[in-house]
Amino acid sequence: MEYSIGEFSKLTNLGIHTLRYYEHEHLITPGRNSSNRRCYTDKDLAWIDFIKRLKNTGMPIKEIQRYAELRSKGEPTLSERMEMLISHRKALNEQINQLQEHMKKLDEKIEFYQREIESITRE
Amino acid sequence: MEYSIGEFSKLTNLGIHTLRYYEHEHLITPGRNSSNRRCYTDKDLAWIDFIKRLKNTGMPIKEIQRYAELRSKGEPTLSERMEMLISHRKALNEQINQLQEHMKKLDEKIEFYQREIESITRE
DNA sequence: ATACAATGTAGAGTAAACTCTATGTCAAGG
DNA sequence: CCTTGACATAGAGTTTACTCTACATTGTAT
Repeated sequence: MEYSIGEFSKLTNLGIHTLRYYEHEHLITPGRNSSNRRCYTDKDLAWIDFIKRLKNTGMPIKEIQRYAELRSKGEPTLSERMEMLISHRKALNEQINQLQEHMKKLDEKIEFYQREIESITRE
Repeated sequence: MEYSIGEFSKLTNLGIHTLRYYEHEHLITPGRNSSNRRCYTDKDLAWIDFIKRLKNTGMPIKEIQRYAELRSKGEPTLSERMEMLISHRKALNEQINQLQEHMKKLDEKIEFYQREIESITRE
């Protein structure tokens, strides 16, 4: 299947402007039809989903750019890409642990508030 | 104990400029000495630590501002502050779950890469 | 043929959260 | 006394990631 930028925008939940911006930043390079309109494929869809995953886990555009560049060079860059993912995985793991620590402290604070409020309403 | 902005900057790992910016945004309001220099206390230190926690868990400055405003009004705002924290807790929980989902997918991708590389080097 | 909606490009504008610069004050050491 | 270093304010500049505007083309329905 092929999609116009409007269709692709709906499929990905990314604005048309954002899609053009991503192309400008070389994250994605859809084909063009005879009248120069962008033609996105299902492969592009899978790729955008992956980009979104990287973004949602805190990878900056610059780094995704680097990954996309390696990807466009194909097989010879497989191991380098894997290293990027492994290092990102590590960062993500640390991020999750930190957040869980924060969650714990937040829970303590909430409990503290609960006691405070109880002791005040009891007056 | 009281601290100058320089000392406080080292204690908190926040730049002097950042501390002044936070003050400008009403996140923190240290006292001043006779010559108008900022005097941070241990209470300010605990408060900044909490601000950092909120920030690290994705709360925007505007919302921390709101929390700080309630905090400055004291006891009557306790329950409203607690509600903010509870709602933030919920968002944080969702964030962590999402990240764990992303982590899973990332692991799958890494495994895929490993297989690819193995099958190529075996040639 | 014509209107209009979707698309194209180039470049300007925005929002968040800092970060830095210019300029001035002040207390303490040489 | 004078310089120096930390601090003060006001406001400009930076970075990231969009988001929007202006204007030109093109495909489709009337």
